[in-house]
Amino acid sequence: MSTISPKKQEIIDRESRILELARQMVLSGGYHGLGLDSLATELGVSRGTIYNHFKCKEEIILALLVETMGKRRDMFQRAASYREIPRVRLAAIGVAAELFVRLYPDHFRVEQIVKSDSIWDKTTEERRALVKGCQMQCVGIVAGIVRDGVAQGHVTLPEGTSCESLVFGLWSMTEGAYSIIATSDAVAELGIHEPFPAIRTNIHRMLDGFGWLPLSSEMDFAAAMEKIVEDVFAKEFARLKQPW
Amino acid sequence: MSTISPKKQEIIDRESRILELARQMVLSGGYHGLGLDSLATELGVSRGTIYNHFKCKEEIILALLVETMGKRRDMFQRAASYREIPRVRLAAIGVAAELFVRLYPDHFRVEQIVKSDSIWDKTTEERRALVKGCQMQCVGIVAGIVRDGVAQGHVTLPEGTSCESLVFGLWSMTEGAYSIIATSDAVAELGIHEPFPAIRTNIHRMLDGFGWLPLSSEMDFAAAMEKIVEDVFAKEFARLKQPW
Amino acid sequence: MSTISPKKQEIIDRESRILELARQMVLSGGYHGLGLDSLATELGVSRGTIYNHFKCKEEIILALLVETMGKRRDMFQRAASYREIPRVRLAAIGVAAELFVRLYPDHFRVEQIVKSDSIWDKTTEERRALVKGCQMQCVGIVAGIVRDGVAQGHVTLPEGTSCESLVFGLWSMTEGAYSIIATSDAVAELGIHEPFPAIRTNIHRMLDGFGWLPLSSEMDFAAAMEKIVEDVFAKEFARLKQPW
Amino acid sequence: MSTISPKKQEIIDRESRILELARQMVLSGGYHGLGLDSLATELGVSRGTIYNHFKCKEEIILALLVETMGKRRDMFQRAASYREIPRVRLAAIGVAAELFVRLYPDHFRVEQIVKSDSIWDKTTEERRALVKGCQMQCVGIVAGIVRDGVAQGHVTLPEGTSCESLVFGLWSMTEGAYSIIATSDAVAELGIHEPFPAIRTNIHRMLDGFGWLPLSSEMDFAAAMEKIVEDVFAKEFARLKQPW
DNA sequence: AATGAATGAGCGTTCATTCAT
DNA sequence: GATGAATGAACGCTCATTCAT
Repeated sequence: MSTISPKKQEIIDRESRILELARQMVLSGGYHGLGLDSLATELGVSRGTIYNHFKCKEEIILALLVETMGKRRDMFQRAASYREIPRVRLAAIGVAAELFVRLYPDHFRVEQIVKSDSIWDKTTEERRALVKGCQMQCVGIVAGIVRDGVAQGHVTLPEGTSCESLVFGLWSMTEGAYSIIATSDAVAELGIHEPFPAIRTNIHRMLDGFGWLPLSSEMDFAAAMEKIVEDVFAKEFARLKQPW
Repeated sequence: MSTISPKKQEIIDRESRILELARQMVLSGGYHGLGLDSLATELGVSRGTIYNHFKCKEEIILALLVETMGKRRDMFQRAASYREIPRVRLAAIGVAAELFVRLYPDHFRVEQIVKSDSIWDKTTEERRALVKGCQMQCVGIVAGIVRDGVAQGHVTLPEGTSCESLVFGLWSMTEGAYSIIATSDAVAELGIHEPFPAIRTNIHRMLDGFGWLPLSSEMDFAAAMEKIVEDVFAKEFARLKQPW
Repeated sequence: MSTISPKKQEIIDRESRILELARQMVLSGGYHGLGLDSLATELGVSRGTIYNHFKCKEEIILALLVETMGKRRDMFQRAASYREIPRVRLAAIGVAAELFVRLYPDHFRVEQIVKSDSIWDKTTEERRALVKGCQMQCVGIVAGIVRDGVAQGHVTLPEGTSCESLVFGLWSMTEGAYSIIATSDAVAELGIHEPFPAIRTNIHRMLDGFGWLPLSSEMDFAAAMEKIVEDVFAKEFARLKQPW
Repeated sequence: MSTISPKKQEIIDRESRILELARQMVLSGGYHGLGLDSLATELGVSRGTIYNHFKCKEEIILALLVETMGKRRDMFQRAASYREIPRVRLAAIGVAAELFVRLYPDHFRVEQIVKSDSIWDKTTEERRALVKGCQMQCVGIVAGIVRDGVAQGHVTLPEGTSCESLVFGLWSMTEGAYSIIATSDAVAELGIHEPFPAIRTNIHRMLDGFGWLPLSSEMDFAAAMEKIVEDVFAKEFARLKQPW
């Protein structure tokens, strides 16, 4: 019988604590903000101990990224497995994406910070592949749904427009929107006090623009999305503080 | 007669050269990548000379940002002053935004890097205001066109959707799309080899989704945009290497 | 059983070594002469190691001052506790002061250098208070003895002359004399080859001038001071190379 | 006929202005406080111009010292030429010394700062000789008076005590006292609000202690000194703000 | 496995001095 | 003689990483 000794457990737990704290530090001070010294101090361990878990600073940062992207991929997968017509399943992905940034804003911010900084040179090809793989899974999931939509005749893409092109549009919109929200308070200054409903609307209008059935005018997507929340992300939703 | 001595000229030129080189350094190594020491060395001047131009590292970075944002604002203003119906003027803004990222990809990348890093703490409130002001001008220009569209009855926004909400959508889409392109090669791996036309399509479909007249199906926006390029951005277009 | 490991001991010792060396550097080159870089090099450690002991250059300099002033205060206290008539106790203080500058000439010099340079701006108020406190303790000790002398009727101060005024005189004389000796070789050039006996004489004459009993003519203070040396500062005296 | 052209005059004046300003800078920030850059800026000239007057920073500092010491020597000479009995002439020197520190506190402070810092290494032997010469003249003047006192039988020095020894005592007392006043506010904290009369008293008491005639008890030195002020330093006294 | 002292390359910045104009 | 841009050594300090204990 293999029980985990308390000692072993502590070590495992510490890894999470390291990442948790590291994320806060990156969040508040960027790449600079992550200091191995203060990280160790605040964790109550010695600098050397950190190096038993990660062989260098960049590894920690990479780990943050992997954690974040895995989390999102999991949510995407759950959303994609929702048994409904393609457009609703796409809405489910939208719900997943939104819940992700709203429940884990730190993850999202840190992801952006890390991506913009160039740690990549110092990392191994395989690591990069792992991260990219995660990203591609997310993209692939969405692409699958779009292809379903096309296959089922719910949408007909114009000449020269691929499924991936539409996926790119969805990705752009969410990435851009959440990024703008996270980076500046420009949205509030624009007078948009509830940006998330606005984002949903914009996405749906784009799909409408492609003629994807049923159109927004034909179906109550707001209601549909609330149902998705209930069916798939009840637990996550419960943790959401602000109004949907 | 006041001619500028060669010496003076060299000094003036150097300021550009500093920024130019600094941008490359930030580009390839983030905030870290900009080292005053190597900057000076590669410029062929001494460290002290740099300080005759900028009083600290942050000033240089800020100057990069100001340069970038001013450049874009200028292009937006030129686009906005295009005498056409709102939807075409919106397309003109799209052309401006696209030309900007394509002609000055380094500017765009550095802008993103700088914004995500937290140099802001070390800068004065007024500097931040200046940068934000630039951003708000861009947003304001677009909002003006949207309002024109509404005023002229070319688009009717649904209950609960403001002009700004739509602006936010356009901004999200472009920001996100260019960001994805710049940050990773995911787009190519998605099989999208001409991302820019794809972006244009996605944007137009969104506007179509809002019912903004004339719809894509009713007008050849591709042709309209090429005309915009000719009329407003001929010079810029000439410098564009890749196909439109 | 808790022994101190050799490693730990080395660290503790190093702190003294740092101060020792730092003092020599300040001595020979003033505030400038103390370079963290050369300090580390000459110590045979790295720059970083210095910073494990002192968090900045000023801290080192302050430590020098505290060390010096504490040393003197201790000697003053031992002198003041000598059980004798006030004038002899005053002589004991004189012995302490003289022994201090003669045994630790570097301490004295560095004290002067540091005080004259304006590091004070960069130090905290509390630090300054600590240093001043040390000084005030020394002054207070002397003032106590003077008050004893007055109380016991050994000296009657003229109208308008306070005990403190006399303390000020004693302090001035020693401070000035040692300072002149330390700063230049003017004393030797004046033909004074044994300045210390001269100082003692001058001080005693001043006390005689105030009519403090017993007068120099009535008592052999030279002999009394030798006794003080024996009784209170035997150990220190043994280390004195030059003749008393 | 050789008039001084306005241009030449400006250059001569500037030298004073440089020293004047340099003194203030040293005063408020020690050796560090003197920055050639800000010196030039505040003077309204270029850095290079400073170098037409002084070949390096140390030269400026040395010039400050020479200026100061010359000023004092002049006052000492005037005091020494006072036609009176030795003890009164000695008092005249005291007046000179006191007026000097009180009228030119900046000179005195800077003198101390400069002396404690080690610029000396970087200066030529001849410069040092010049400064030392000035000092020796001052000492010599006082020694002459003491010798007069001995010669005229007003004071009989004990066996083993030279005239110079007494000069050393006078010098110590004044140097120390003014130094303490200038360096800290310890004097005020001691409760001595009029330190200068206290210093005069202490000096006279020392001379009394040596039995120098007439004793303080036999002559009103306060009155004598006021007469000296009138006769020799009337002009200087007029500029003294605080009470004598 | 944990420690934390030691390292040392690297940082941004200052400033006395030089010298072409 | 005056300028001020250019210089570059030197500064105090940080911090990711190593390694003996």
